[in-house]
Amino acid sequence: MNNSIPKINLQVNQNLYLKNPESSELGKKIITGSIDLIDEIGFDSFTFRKLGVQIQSPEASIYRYFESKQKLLLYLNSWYWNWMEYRLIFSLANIESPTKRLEKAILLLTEEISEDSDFSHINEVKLNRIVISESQKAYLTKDVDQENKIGAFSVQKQLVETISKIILEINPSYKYPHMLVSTIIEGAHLQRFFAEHLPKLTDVSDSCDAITDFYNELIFKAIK
Amino acid sequence: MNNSIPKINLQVNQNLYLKNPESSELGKKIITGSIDLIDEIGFDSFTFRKLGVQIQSPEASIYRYFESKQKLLLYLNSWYWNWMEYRLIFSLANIESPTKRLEKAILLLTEEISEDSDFSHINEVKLNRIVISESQKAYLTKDVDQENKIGAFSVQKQLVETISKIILEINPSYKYPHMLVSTIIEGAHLQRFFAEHLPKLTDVSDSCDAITDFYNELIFKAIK
Amino acid sequence: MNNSIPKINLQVNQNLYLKNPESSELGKKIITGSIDLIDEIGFDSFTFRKLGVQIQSPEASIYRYFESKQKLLLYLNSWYWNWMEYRLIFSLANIESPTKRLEKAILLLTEEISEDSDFSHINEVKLNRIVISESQKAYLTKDVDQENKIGAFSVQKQLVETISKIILEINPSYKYPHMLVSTIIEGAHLQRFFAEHLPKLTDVSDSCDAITDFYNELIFKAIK
Amino acid sequence: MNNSIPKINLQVNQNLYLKNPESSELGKKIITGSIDLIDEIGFDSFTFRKLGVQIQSPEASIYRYFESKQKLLLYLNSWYWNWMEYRLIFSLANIESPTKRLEKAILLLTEEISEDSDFSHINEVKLNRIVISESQKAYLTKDVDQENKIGAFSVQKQLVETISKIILEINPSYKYPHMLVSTIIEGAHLQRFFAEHLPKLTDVSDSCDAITDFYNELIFKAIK
DNA sequence: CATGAATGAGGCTTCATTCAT
DNA sequence: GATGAATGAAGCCTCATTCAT
Repeated sequence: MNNSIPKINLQVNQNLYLKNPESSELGKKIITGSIDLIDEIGFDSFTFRKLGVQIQSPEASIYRYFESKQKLLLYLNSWYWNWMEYRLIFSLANIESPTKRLEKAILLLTEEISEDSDFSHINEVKLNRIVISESQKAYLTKDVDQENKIGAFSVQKQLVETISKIILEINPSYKYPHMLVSTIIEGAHLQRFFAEHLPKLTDVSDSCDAITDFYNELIFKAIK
Repeated sequence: MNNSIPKINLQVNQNLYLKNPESSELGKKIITGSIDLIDEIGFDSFTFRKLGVQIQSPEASIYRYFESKQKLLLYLNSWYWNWMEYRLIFSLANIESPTKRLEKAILLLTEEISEDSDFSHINEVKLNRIVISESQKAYLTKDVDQENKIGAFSVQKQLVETISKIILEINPSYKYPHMLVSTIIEGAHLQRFFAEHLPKLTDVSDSCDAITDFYNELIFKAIK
Repeated sequence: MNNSIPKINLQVNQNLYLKNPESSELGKKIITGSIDLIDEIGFDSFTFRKLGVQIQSPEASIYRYFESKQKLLLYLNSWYWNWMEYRLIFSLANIESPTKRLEKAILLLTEEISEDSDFSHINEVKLNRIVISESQKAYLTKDVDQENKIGAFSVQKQLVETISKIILEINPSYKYPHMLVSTIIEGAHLQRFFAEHLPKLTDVSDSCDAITDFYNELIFKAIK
Repeated sequence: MNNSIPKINLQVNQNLYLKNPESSELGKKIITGSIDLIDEIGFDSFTFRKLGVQIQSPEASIYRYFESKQKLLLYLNSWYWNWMEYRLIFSLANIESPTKRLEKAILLLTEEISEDSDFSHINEVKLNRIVISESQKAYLTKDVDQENKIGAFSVQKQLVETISKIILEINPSYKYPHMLVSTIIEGAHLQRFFAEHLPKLTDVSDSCDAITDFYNELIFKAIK
């Protein structure tokens, strides 16, 4: 934790938890532990019982914080996109040129994640892997409309909106800014997954910035 | 069923089933029933027991055909992409111009699905909804490498390869043909899901071909 | 509340509570809230946690007043029969004729309940429904002998005794006064339940006093 | 089992079980075991897990037969009243006089139960204790209307109807035959419970037939 | 080959209660 | 005296699978 910066707490939608996990030690252990465990065994075989064993607390205590493992996943997902938005705002501060702003945004969305020391109880690298592999399970579900109603996806929507506006600054007549942005966001994640597991579906070589390069080109040509 | 065309059976990777469901009435009932049921209740709450009730056959019988519900999902996924490839080949027959060919391919990948009477026991509209909502669960899993090894995804790979080659015909120096194609394939599905459930992430209006239009523009500009 | 009558507090057996709920605002909220909640969801799914949510107080606070939900039910049951006895005494005041007294008693035990403004924190109509539906659960239990020992049922016993004595005034040689009275008391409750839910087990028509009429006839013929 | 009488199976309403417990050894063990266990520990603390331990079969197997412990209780209750009706029919065979018939019926409903060797896997004495102590929990519940709809109480209704008709034979103008019969049925059970646990609510002495005597007198006077 | 029956393991959730403040 | 936090134990139920016929 850096002394010169005040402590930051990313505010996650209150409908996603019963008791704010940031508000206690146990809460933070739940977050830390669930990130470790989901990354290790996958969301499908993740259970509150196993998490309880991992963090040495009874299952019942976890239920005081989260209604279900789905809600916990939505929380992690929300935290992640909140964090992205927060980094985006920092990254764009004091930059005038819309083109530069868009470039910065694309970089942020497509680059590989590294740890952020501002949030000591969260391992952003693992969380990124979880968001890549599991977060679709959070909305590709029969409950998506219900979850949407309680605001589970409002952060993503806001992020898409923010970047869409930059695109419209560059080309006010471009017809599909939201589709373009959501295509990048989800696509970049998927390409990282393909690169690791299904390389025939991608063109990623050793040069790690192929994904960023691809999307940069794609977007700027699209909106020209 | 059209009399003038011989009955077609799409060959699905044999590692995905224990006994070919096309080979018996019960097998076909399993396929028909599972498509209906997964579309209705979602893959997560889908079980062989419920399927058994639906098709009036005991669970144990279903295990004769499929090792697990995951394998069944992989089978459906594989069948779907097989069917897409089969339709692509038909659609491209006798067309010379690579540009025309690419246009046709994009249309096929992005348009809305309608029923195909050639395969009477499969409801392609429902299957498409399943592939959109659930198929990512088939590979966003800890077992992906194992599944990949047995060829569970070879059809998709082949389809990506086929279309990538068309792109390279148009622009031999384009660096990211596979990424571009897999971005469309997954993106188009996702955009359809967003259009229905999370409209703020997309720009789909009443004009239903916005998705096709968007990807057409995106791709041709990208490879110019 | 009637000004001319001093405020009355029905004394309930002290073994049924840890701290007298009449002695504090929270205590009264517990009584009011539990009557509302048990009437709404039934005693089986009633828990202190749910009651806590309902009255906006933590579970732990309720445990200050009642050892368990069973004891709380015994308390409500006791309060109810106390209230009946209190009303009986009022109703019989200054009436000489034993026959008239018995008639009055039967009416009281079998008529429909309406609210009593003397006890503002208790809804007697709901409480009556609870006593009808749930109070048997208070003694049809493995712990009945234990509960009996601490006096949980002394009020009912006293009421039965009071009315039995009237019967013996009318016919000193009648052999079964207690059985007769307890048969009415429980029977009248049950008949009201049947009238609403299992009408084939009863003969209640629109004329609401069928139950009173039936028991009046039954008793006076029995003791003639 | 008596050789001269063919084996009898009392048919219980099919909506109360998933798989007929009479149809297999395990099913019969479930019935025998549940009667033993409920009699021993009470219905409230009875669980399928404990029953599983008792009969040395896994919980899951019990769920193949009964949806829930409530349904199992309804089954036992239904079986009991079926058995009563069956015994009533035998007991009334070839008896002409309505008065004699009513006397026989009252005896049957109020006397103490002894074992019936025709049904070897059911201990009628224990089952009677259960019906006395627990069966009210089967209908004094929020689900009573639902359960009534599936016919859970049709046997009791039929029994009440049968005996009501005898009463009307004796006195065709008696207004409350159903109330009278259901008052006896439930009352007799309750009096037996009181006699054992709350003697102040009854007048039962050593002469065990006080209950029968009381109800005999009560009924014949009532319908005179 | 198909099926009816059975089951071990574990999922999710709530309960009743205690403890520290 | 009231409360917020935590928890051990257990409830109910379903799953995926095997076995014997």
